Amino acid sequence: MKKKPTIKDVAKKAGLSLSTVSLVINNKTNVSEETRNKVKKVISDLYYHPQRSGRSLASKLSGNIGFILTEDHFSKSEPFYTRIFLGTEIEARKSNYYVLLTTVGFTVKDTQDIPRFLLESNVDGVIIAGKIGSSWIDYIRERNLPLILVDFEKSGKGVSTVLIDNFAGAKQAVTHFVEGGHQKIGFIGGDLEHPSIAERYAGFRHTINSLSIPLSESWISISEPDTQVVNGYRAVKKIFQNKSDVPTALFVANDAMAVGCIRYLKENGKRIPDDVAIVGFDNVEMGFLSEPRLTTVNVHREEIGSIAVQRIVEMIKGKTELVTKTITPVELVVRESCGLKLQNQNTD
Amino acid sequence: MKKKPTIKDVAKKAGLSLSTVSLVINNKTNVSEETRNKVKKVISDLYYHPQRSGRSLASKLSGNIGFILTEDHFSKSEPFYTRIFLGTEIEARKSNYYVLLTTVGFTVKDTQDIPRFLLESNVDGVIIAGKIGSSWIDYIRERNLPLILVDFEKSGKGVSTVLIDNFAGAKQAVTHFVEGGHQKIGFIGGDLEHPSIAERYAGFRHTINSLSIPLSESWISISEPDTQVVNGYRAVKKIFQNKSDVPTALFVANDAMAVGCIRYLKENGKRIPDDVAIVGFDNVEMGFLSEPRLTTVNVHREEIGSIAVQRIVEMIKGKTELVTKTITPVELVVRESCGLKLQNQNTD
DNA sequence: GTAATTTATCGAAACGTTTCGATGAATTAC
DNA sequence: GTAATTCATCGAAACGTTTCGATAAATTAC
Repeated sequence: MKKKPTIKDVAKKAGLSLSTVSLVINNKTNVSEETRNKVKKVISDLYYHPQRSGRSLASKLSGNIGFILTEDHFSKSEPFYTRIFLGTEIEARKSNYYVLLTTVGFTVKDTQDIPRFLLESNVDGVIIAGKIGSSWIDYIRERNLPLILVDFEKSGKGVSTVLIDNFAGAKQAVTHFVEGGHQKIGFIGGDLEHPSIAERYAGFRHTINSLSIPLSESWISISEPDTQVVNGYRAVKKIFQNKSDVPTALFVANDAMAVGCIRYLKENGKRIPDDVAIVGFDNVEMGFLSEPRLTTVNVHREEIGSIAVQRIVEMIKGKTELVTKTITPVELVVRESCGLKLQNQNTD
Repeated sequence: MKKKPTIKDVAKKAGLSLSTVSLVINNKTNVSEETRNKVKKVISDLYYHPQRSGRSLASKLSGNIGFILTEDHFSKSEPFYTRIFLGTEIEARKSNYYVLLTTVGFTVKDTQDIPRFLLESNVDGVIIAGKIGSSWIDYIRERNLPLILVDFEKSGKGVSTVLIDNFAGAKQAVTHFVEGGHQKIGFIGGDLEHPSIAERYAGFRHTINSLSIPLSESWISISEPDTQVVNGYRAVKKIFQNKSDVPTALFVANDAMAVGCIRYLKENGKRIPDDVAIVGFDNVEMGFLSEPRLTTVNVHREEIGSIAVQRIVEMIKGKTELVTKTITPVELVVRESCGLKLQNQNTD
């Protein structure tokens, strides 16, 4: 079993010093073309590749990015954040980083809970996805680590974020309903403490108002504590059970809940979209498999992960001290559950 | 911004040498209880935690495990392997490892394609999930890295594996159909080169034979090249379109294809399970959302990931040189698509 | 043509840890 | 009571890299 060559072997074979070889490896200036080529030749002859551990130690950079998810978000079967993680993975590879994924409780309680990569100084920056307690934000800030929040915002902390254009998504959904002739449009949400859900709700109300559409509070259900399928089921039940004044269209804060709505309504004899039209949000797989297929607002999850990595790398490299806020666009994906395909065909 | 304490600070404060402190940190023997406690006290007073980079360099162990997936498997929306990855993540944390995820093409072509964590010697062992070219297996073997294959097998290579009991799963599914009175049972598969699919097919044939049930080759479709929803749709079409002799029950090699089958059959006026009963395999989310809900064979994906990590850690620690083969159990999950709930109630 | 500047290369120190061999103290063997 | 063994601790080297300051050579400035 041959030993891995080290930078020393390269230096010796090239007849140069360690430092010069290092300069070449790191693409630094002030190396003559001639030496540069000689070194490169030797490197490729020897199949040399610098070892991470030596590098990290000397450069004080681990080459890793931490990705933190709350246990809550992690264990949900719907892989919304998983998808964002995959996006970070792909982007990180381009910039030669690794992504270390871990989950944490909602707030910092004990040293026990602290991700090992933070304790071991094994990441150069951190991405946090989804709703999380601000104690975590503070903890990471104190350690002077670059930080990006994804699909979550904490005002007043001055943290860079990558967000979803929830407001615009809501607006598109409601506008689509209105253009299709709906005048009684309801909203179903859960966990309003999540800024994304809150914004979808805000976008809904704002659009209804600005279009001067009537709105009854009884068409709205926002008291569910979570956004799972079952919450949608329960929420829509509150609106429809034993009620005569019911909406003809529902904008639901996410696809999981929308699927729950569809289930309840179908079980109770409503036809979708004829009796009740539905639009969800997120464009996750289950919406494509539901019957009828769910009209929804698409969120570019991989891209969000990718942008988060780009931002964090910029911060690590010290290129920017700015607090950035990136809002990723969304678009309506018209399928069957909104019953407005014709409408869609008219559009350009 | 205070600097992180190092082992030196601990040694100084405790009035001991670096080496002694190191012994305590690594729980080595030949340290008096008294010193051990003193060191521990200082460590906790200083909030000291050893840094990965120093450790890796000195110990020649990265503390990382590589997780390799083919791009193919990675990009499939159905998160079968993602789930296994999550299992490895959780288990790795317990043993203080990180999991580095990456994807590769089916075979090694260029140095370009080689995962960076291999080039940089940044993993102590590798887990590969799913079907992969044997050039990868060879490549990793040559580097003397512990290797585990998950849901894939390559005979003759002497590689440790963690597998699914596909044969037993198939047997349970078919037996369940037969006990429910079915005599015309078909099989739908795709990508028979994947050992798991091949075994499900083998289990199917074997069980049909051993129970002396008739079998017509026209009830079988195994020529699809992949196992996505659309392949199920196409495969079942071949069996049913313009045919009079059709099966009353279908064992489908995975849930995605099963959902495709359901879609085709429903579109063509068949009632499920009354006209055609269906059992899938994998127990992924989409099966729970289909209508009717899919009866399927449950695979413990997180657990598979967890076992893989345990095995690889044993190998890294040098506790075992054995080539192990772990077969994880499966069990039938009876829902609506097989139409045999009563039958199920009779069972013990 | 000398001084000042830039360029190319190098040597040595530093990063934080583990580990090996040495050393002296304490214990056991008989 | 001496020799052999075990125990507790230590110092120094080693792991593979980057980086800083030094040095000499080459270039530019005037």
